[in-house]
Amino acid sequence: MMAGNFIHDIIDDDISEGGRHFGLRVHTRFPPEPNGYLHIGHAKAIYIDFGTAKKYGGLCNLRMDDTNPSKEKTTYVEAIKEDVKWLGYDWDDRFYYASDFFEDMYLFAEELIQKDLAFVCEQTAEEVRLSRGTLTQPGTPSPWRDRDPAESLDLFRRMRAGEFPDGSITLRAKIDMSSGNMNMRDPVIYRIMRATHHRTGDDWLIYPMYDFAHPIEDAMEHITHSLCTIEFEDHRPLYDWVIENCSVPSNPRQIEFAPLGINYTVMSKRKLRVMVEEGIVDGWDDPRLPTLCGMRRRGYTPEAIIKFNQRNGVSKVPSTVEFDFLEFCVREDLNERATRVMGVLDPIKLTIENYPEDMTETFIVDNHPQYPDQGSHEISFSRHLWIERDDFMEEPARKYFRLYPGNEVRLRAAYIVRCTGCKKDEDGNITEVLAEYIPESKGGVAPDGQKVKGTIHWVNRKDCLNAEVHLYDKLFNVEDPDSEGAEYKDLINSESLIVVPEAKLESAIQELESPSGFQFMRLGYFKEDSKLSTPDKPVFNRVVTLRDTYKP
RNA sequence: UGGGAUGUAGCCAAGUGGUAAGGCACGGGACUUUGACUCCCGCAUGCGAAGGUUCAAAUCCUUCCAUCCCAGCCA
Repeated sequence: MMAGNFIHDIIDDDISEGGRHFGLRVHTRFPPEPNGYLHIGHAKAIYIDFGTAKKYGGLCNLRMDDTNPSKEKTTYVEAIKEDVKWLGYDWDDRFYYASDFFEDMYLFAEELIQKDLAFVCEQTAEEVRLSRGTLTQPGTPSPWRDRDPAESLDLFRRMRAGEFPDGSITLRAKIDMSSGNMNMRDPVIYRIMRATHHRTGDDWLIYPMYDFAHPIEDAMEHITHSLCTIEFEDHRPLYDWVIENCSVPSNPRQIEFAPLGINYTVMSKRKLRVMVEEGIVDGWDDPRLPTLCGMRRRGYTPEAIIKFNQRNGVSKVPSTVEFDFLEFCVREDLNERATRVMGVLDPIKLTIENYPEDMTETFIVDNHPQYPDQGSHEISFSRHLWIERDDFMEEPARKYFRLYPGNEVRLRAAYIVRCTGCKKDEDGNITEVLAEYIPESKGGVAPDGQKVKGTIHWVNRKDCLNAEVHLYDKLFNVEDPDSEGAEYKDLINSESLIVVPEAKLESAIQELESPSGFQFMRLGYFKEDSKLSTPDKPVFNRVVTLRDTYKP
C-alpha cells in the first residue's frame, strides 16, 4: 500500500462531502506518448498513477497520448504495454488512445470557435513566435484575433478538409496575450500536419496540441485526478480553461509531482536516444540504461523497482536520488530470491597437494542459507580447483584472512585447507596456489572448534562451466551528467561494461531453476542475458555486487 | 514588481502550534561455512536567512535569500 502524500491529501478533500469529486470513484491514468521506451522515471509515474487508484479502490487507465503522428510508432505501444505489465499493473479493458477522441476534440474546437474563444490565425510560425512577447514583455495580439467566428468556423472546417498546406494556418485559443503565463498567450490548439498516423492513417490532416487534447482525453475517460510532473504546473491554468469552456462530461483535476532523478545517469528520452543511435550502448535494452527493458535485461526485479519508488515517496521537491539507494533495493530483493551458486570470475588454479589425483567427492550446498526449504544442490570436488585470484596474497595485507602461506581457509561446503605456497612463472606472476586439505574438516566443519575466519568460493576444474560474464557499473563517471559543462557523451564511464570472456561457474547452474537469477557467492547477483546467452555460450549479467565492507 | 514552483542531515522524506519519524549513506560493535544477510549502537540544540506573534513556532505573520520550470505549429 502506498504511504500517504500530498496528492492523497488533495484527493481526500475532493472525495469528501462537498468536495469536487464527492461520490465518484477515484480514477487516474498513465498517459505515455508512444515515441520511445519507458524508463525508471516513468516507473515512478506508473507507481503513482496505478498505486493511487489502488489505494482508493479506484481505477487507472493506460492511454497512449498519440496526438503527434510525426513522432509516434505502434512498435512503442507494445513495448510500453509490456513494461507496465512487467511492473505488475493491470488496466483491464481500459486501454485508450488519445486518437480515440479526435472527433470529440474537433467538435469541442468548433464549440470554442462558436463561443468566440478560438480563432483561425494566418500568422506563420515565425510570426507567432515573434508576437508572443518575452517572459517580461506581453505579446501582441494576432491580426486575425478578432475575425468573425463564422469565418473562423468556415476556415477551420476547410483546414480539416485539406484546403491549406501544412503549417500555413492554425487554430488558436483566444485567452490573454499579456498573461504572465506564456501558455495563456493565445496558444495554438490545432495545427495542419500531413503525416500518416499510426492508427488513424490519413483520416486527419489536422492534429490537436497537447494542451488542448489532454484535458479532453482526461474528461472523456472520466478521470478524476490527472497526475503529472511539475513541468506541467504552469499548463494547469490552460488545462482548467479547456475543461471550463468545452462541454466535456467530467471535471478532472491536474496535480503535479516532482519527476525522478537518479545520479550518475540521464533520464531524458532525447539523450538516451543519442546513446542508442550512436552505438554507445547496445540498444534501448542495454543493461546499463535506466530504461525498464534495460533494467529487466540486467536482472532488476519489478518488485525492487516498486519498492524503490515506494520508499522514495512523492513530493514536489526537485530530487535526485542516489544510485546507491536503487542498488540497495535490488540487493534486498535479490537476497530473498536468488539461488546461491559459486562462480569464479578471475580464476587461478588451486591444487590440493595431499588430495589424490583420481579422487572426486560430492558436497551439498544449500540454495539459500536462510531458507532451507529452497533446497540444495550438489557440487563436485577434486585435487584441481579454480579460485578467485584475489583470494590469495603471498604477502597478506592487514586484516586479510583469505589464503596466504601458512593460513587456513575454508573452501565453502568442502574442506578446510592450509595454504602451503604458490608457483610462479619466470616473470614472477603467480600461476598456481598450493594447499593441503584437512580430511577431518569434511563439509567445511572445523574439527575441535578451531576458528577459521575465511571462507572462500571455488569450482572444480574438471566439470565447471565456462561462461561469459558482463560486469556493469555506473554509466557515467560524474554525479550529474546533465549539469556538467562538457558534452555528456564524454562523461561516460569507460568501465561501465567489463566483459569477462571465460568465467568458471559450477555446473549445477545449468539445471537450477531461479527465475530471478543467482547469487554468485561473495560476488554479487547475476542474471542470464536474455539477448546474448546461448546454450553453447552462456552469458551472465551482473545485476549488482554484494555489499563489501572489507577495508585493508 | 513577468508568471509558476521549491527550500527539514551527504541523499530521499515524515511532520498540519506542544518541543525534529523512518530509510539510504556513513562510523562503531555482535553474529557468521558468503568480509553477504541479520542484529545492536551512534549520526540535525536544528528545519534557507532575519525579524515578529505565542506560555510554546519547522509549522502562523513580515521581509529577504537561493534554486528550478516556462517564450514548440513537442508531449
